[in-house]
Amino acid sequence: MLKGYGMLDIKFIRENIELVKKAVHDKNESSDVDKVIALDKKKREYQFQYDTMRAEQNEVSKKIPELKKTTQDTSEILKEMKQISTKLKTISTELSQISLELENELLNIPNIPYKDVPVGNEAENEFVHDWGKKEQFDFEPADHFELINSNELLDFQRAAKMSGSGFVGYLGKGAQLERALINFMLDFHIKKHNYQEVSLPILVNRTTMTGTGQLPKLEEDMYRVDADDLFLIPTAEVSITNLYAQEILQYDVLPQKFVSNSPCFRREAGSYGKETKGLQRIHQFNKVEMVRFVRPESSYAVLYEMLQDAEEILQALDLHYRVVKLATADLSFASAKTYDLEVWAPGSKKYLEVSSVSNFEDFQARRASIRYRNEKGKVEFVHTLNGSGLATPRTFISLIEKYQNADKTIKVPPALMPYLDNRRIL
RNA sequence: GGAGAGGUGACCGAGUUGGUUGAAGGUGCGCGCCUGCUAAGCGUGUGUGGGGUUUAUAGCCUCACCGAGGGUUCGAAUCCCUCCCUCUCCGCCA
Repeated sequence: MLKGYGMLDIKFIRENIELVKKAVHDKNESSDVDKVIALDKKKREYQFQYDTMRAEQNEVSKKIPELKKTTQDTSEILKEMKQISTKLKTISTELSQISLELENELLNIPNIPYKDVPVGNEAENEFVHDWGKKEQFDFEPADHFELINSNELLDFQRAAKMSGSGFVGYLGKGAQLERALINFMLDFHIKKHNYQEVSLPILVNRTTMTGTGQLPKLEEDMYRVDADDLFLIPTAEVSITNLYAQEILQYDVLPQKFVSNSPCFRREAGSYGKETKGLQRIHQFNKVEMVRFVRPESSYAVLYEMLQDAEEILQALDLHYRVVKLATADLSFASAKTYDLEVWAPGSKKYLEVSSVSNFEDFQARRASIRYRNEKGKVEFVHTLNGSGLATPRTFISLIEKYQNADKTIKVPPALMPYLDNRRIL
């Protein structure tokens, strides 16, 4: 039989059809809730039939060895059993088919937005707060394209030569600055917030991708290695969250907090024309990611805590930013509530999204079957959360634009000096 | 990639001439008893998921699960096939 774990709890869907439909609508998804309900009903009917018949079969089968011992003729009864067996096989086949169908439909039902998430599209995103302010220059600040060129920090052309457009190479001081940034962020989370650093596979299987909710919806956005049916992760969230997949954790194992730097791969299918030039939207980039496994009752407090963990990085770099609470249609498929961090890029004169901090509640835990024993010893799903802390490329943009001098040289932010030989100028 | 060994419950470990074994035994853990503490001892309990019944996440009935998926059979942890994983040796590459 199929495992049949899934997504949203089927019982919950059964009992909250309208709520689930509203979530689908608000999130602008196209999942078929009615079909799920119908399949669920059908499945239970078949299940009942199967169970009943199987019980009969089990019972008779138990008696057969004894009948044989008492030298009775069993051919008649075996003939009957053969019929049951055949019928059972038919039902079983249909049952697994229905189960599979149900599972597939279920996988397409998104998580339900938390109650305080504004309904609507991007326009309804809610300003939460900001920090610092837009800096004033006594010269006209250059944008990052100019700074990158004059300092020879990156090379898009040569990267394209080996991988096509949308890839970037960091050169010399650019590479050093990126590495400094990554190391700084990792150390910060590890030392200041007690995250445990991990370094995990960036090539993962289909089950893993499904566990965190990237599949089946986003297959088009993923790079796949056909020969082995493995996928390049779009974020370290995938590997880290799946660390505990298919496990039941003891009560005191929770909470757990992990941080990891990893390359992230995104095909960005269908987003041509949307800021596709430069560093803003590329197929491969580095990101420091935080993931937490917590008991359900604490997940919203932890969500806010993680948001602050991410904010503190920007504060330490003295970069002005604002926090936005995402509206339903802007939420990811798996998220119940998400805060975005947008950093100010003074040369480009716009805010850039550098972090997303989300609570998935038990959505991913259900898919990946990550459970724990609560205080009473009962098995429950954990809650998972993650947040970027932070994505490198856009942080890089903001950084060089903010720390530029009139002569286009770049100051090293004080926080990064220890990582750059204590230089003042990059 | 080739050869061999193996994948059983929280853990260790039986079971591989198919049948009442969801699974002996042990450890651990829970509860109770006993002993002035500790140690030991005695009793008892201890998987997950689905379905049905139910006011009920109580109880009861039932089904599934012994790496995964198929097959043979009245009946499979036990037989057959495919795949995955672990270990050892060889080869290959670092």
